[in-house]
Amino acid sequence: MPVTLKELAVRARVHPSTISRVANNDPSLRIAPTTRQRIETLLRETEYRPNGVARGLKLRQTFALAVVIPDITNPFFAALFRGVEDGASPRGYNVLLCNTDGSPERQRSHLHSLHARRVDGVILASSVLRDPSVRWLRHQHIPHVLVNRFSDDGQDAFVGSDDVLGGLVATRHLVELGHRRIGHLAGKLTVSTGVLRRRGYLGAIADSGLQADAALIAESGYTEEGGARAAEQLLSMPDRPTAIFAVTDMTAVGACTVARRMGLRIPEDVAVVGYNDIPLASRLVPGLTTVHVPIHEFGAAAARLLMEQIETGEASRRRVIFNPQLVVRGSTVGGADAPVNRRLAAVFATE
Amino acid sequence: MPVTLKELAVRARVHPSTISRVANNDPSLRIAPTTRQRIETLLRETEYRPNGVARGLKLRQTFALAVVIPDITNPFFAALFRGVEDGASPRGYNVLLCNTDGSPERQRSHLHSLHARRVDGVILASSVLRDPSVRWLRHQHIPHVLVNRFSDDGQDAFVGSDDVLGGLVATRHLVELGHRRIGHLAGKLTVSTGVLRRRGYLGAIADSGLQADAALIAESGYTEEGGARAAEQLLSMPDRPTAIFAVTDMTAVGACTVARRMGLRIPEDVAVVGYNDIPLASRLVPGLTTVHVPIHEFGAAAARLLMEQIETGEASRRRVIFNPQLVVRGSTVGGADAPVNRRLAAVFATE
DNA sequence: TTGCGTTGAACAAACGATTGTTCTATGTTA
DNA sequence: TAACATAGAACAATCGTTTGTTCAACGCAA
Repeated sequence: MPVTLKELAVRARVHPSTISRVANNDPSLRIAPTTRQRIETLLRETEYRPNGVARGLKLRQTFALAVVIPDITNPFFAALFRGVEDGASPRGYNVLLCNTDGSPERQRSHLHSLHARRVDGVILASSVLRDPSVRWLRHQHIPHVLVNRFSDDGQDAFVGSDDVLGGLVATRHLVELGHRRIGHLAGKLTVSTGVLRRRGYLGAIADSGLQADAALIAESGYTEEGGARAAEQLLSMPDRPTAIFAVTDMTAVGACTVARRMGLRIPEDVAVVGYNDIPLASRLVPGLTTVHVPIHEFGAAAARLLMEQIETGEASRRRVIFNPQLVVRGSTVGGADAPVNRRLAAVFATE
Repeated sequence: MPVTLKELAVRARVHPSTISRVANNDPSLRIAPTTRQRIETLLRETEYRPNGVARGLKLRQTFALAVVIPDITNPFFAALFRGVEDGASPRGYNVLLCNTDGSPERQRSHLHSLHARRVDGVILASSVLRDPSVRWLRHQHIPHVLVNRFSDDGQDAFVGSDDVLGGLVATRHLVELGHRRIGHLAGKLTVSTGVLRRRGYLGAIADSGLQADAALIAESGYTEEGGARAAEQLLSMPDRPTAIFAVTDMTAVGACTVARRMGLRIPEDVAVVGYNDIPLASRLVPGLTTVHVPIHEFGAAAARLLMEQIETGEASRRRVIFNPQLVVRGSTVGGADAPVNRRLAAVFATE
């Protein structure tokens, strides 16, 4: 067992509190230089580290954060997590990871468990609109930041991209390429990204004087399988779309697989645009045209907002919205991969 | 703030210990049925949850595990983490995640921090042979399981695949396809997978009566960039190899990119085999022939071994070794993707 | 009435730290 | 020499549980 204050106190013939004061460099009390020396070498020799659990009990702070996401094997969330850890770790926080697989019940259960553990705060990337879990977080005064998807617009700290704009530029790109029947693999209407990206899609359709057609919108959810299913539905129509905007890259991947299986060429027979620009997107053949968002920055910004709340002790409703940027690749423009849109380096945040 | 035992004790006009006994269903002491009823409804009404930090201090158990890996954005480690969580979460454990980026110093620092936090155990997938951090874990009597890579053969609980066999079947596959100059993108000699997969490669070369050639082995490390660098070196040789066995899928991906950039066709000009069968492998074009290992099972098995140590209170040196299985895809056999090797369903564990 | 066995619950000591308060030697000043 | 600062360190309460021990009250037998 690691050495405790009490044991060190015996060895140094002082009171435990004195050791604690030296270890923490407590300025509120003077320690004789000689005593300080003696204790400091003892601390070094024994490699004393305060017991974090005891410390957490007394200080009411655990220096633990939690990230709650649908699934870490989705590259989007992996990159997001790295952002969080890279932001929080240098400030002394450790990070717990919980996967919900999109189940509200698992999400609820994880949050309760994290609360019992007294994590200092939670970053939640799996919320739905009007999410009871999010309300519970608010009610319990647990510092939290929503990422990517929000709940009860404006009630919580939030990091995400401008999803309406993203849906707009993605769809407009397809319009500009001359497509007239553009399908949408849509997210759920219970999820903010689903609603907003769809709104962007519809906006671009309307802007360009095209006729909106409800049959061109197929709900896919956010998984590869869902994308495949929904794409199959769209591409089986007699007057099938010549282009598809998918609510995420993973659903776009599912769509590409199905298209290929149906003997359709990408982009000649059907063009595809995704959303998020996960690492996989640039490695597909052809490369996936997509809406780039700075995923790692999402995580880092969320960590910042969260630590800010923890340190000030009060909930915030600050929002960090990043500008999405279209990245054009081979899945929409013919031949080999088109040059990557260099403007993506200009991504910036509005706070 | 959440309700505490003491507050409940006041409300129920009993001693805190009585509440605790009811909440924990303590069999060592009788409670009058009427009192029990009264307390139980109070517990339900107030949704009392014991403070995990205080509990951890008293019980000396935190029900927290940690996973320490190089990088969660590597799909291999993401799948591994899911295995761990899926194994540990139903048993009431939460899981912390630490990324080291392969830096021994970051690994050391994370382990110290986790120890101070009194996690119940650590799953480490980033160890090198003769790893000071691993020795430290042993010395501190911190329950731990090594995954994928081991350190100081046989000293720790371990979950992995038979790396020599994996290297052997991968290379033999290339031999059987008629290749005579087979290159190897090798892992470091300081890492067990590097040593063993290389040994398998050399064994297959020797078995088939080919001449081993040190110039055909290029150290790549485990990253995509490293694979690209090493592959470029091999493929620039005057008598370049016609096939390459890469120590991991990610290095194989790097190799493919370079080969394509050099104008070489896969598999006609150069065949490529990877290792691990990450999800990406089957999505590449052409599909990547690789050595399948059950990554999710790695995680679940590691969680099992770890919780076993925690519950019995003693370190174990048990080893769980899974049989690797070759999966043949388009990166080694011509034309379209070959049918997936169905034997991979027969993967099993030897303990 | 005394004594004893039971029952049901209170008591109290941890677990390992942090931190406001108190105490005891010194040293200084009048 | 008495009074009093001051430095330096001990004391003690607290965070919220858990759990071995003690205690009070009651019923019952002698």
